[in-house]
Amino acid sequence: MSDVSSIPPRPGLPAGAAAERRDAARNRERLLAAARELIADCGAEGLTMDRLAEHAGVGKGTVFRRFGSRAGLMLTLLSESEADFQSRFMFGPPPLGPGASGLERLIAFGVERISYVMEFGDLVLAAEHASRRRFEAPAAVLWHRHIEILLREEGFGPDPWLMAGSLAATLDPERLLSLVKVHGISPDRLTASWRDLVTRVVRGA
Amino acid sequence: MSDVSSIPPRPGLPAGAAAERRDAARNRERLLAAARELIADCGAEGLTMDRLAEHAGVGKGTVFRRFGSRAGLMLTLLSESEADFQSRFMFGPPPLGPGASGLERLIAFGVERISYVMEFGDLVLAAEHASRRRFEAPAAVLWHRHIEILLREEGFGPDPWLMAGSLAATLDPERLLSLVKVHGISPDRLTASWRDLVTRVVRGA
DNA sequence: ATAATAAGCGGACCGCAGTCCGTTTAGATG
DNA sequence: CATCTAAACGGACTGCGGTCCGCTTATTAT
Repeated sequence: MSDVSSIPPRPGLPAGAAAERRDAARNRERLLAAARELIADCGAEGLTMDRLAEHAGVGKGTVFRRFGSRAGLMLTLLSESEADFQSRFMFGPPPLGPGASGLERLIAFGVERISYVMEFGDLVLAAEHASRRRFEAPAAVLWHRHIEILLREEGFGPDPWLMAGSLAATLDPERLLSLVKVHGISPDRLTASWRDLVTRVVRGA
Repeated sequence: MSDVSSIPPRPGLPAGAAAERRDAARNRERLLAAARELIADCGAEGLTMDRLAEHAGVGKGTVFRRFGSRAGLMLTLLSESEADFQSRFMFGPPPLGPGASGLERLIAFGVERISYVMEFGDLVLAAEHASRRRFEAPAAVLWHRHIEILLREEGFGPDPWLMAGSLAATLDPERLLSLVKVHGISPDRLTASWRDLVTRVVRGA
């Protein structure tokens, strides 16, 4: 299992970088616990950085020093389940993991992603928001590459990289949540449409 | 030509609603002129509601009374070209307008949309942002329906409405701009990929 | 012309994310 | 133990989008 999605204490530094100070580690745990509490109470939208700082009993500056931004905090909160998802589609059992055909894995990927968004919806949304170029987020880049590889495995023709991006765009959390919450579309119908889409795209080259 | 995309002075009221007061109309023109100036000088991101109010010589409350929100203002600034685009794909000459096959019109739609985003990129982005459910915007609903109709015309099978949404998601301005500006993808390559996608989707049902 | 009234107006105000900088403290060194 | 330094800290501060509410004014009816 790689470290692709880990959010290190001080991102960007090489692996052997100086360890985090005790008080800093303690404050991070405090903040994460407080954040989970607040989200349980008020939902993800109800979590503001000021309230979090107050609730955790630290200064506001500390919150931003730890997580960089609100999106960074949300990303950290998601990192565990995110890493789990990633390891499942990269190393887990078929049809999601290796062992099945490219098409089967593509279908399974969409299905898993949809149910992931259904489960962590508002958190995912909050993690994407603000950070502007959400397409450069490490996780997004990884999915993109994953889809591209599966397309190539199926012998997909002209421009697998762009097509992978188009397919990924189809799974945009904001769209999926709007379909389910505003239009009352069932997740099953979403997965059926995804299956149809990737089948058509892959079929014939 | 319908009124589908018009942004009336006081949206939501029936057609015969009371006319706008003279001073209000004058202020709207002032604000729009000032907004265009500011955007020309500082770009769309550089336009803040406070600066706009000051530059136009009105109170901040007036700005929000006129346009509701920053996104509403951007939408108003776009409404002319937006209406033009809409009338072209609904009533204009083929292959964009009626007269060509569904597939040809789908391809032409994507091509036009891509070049529209290339031209008005940051404005479009600012118009979408904030308003949260960008998928319910009248223009977005119209495109969605348009694509759905073209799919049906091609005899598209199981779930034309959802598939139309997926195809539309592929043309998301934020994605397109990120591809061009961050990754240096040429618009031509984008349109080629769109053509490939819709062709595969339509082909065979 | 005058009065009545609803629309329009301005800018103080709010809550938010994010920054800045003077102060405190963990932990390494001698 | 005393000292030193870089990391961590806190909270005042900024700029933003958006709201509120008491005052002003265009318009219409008399």
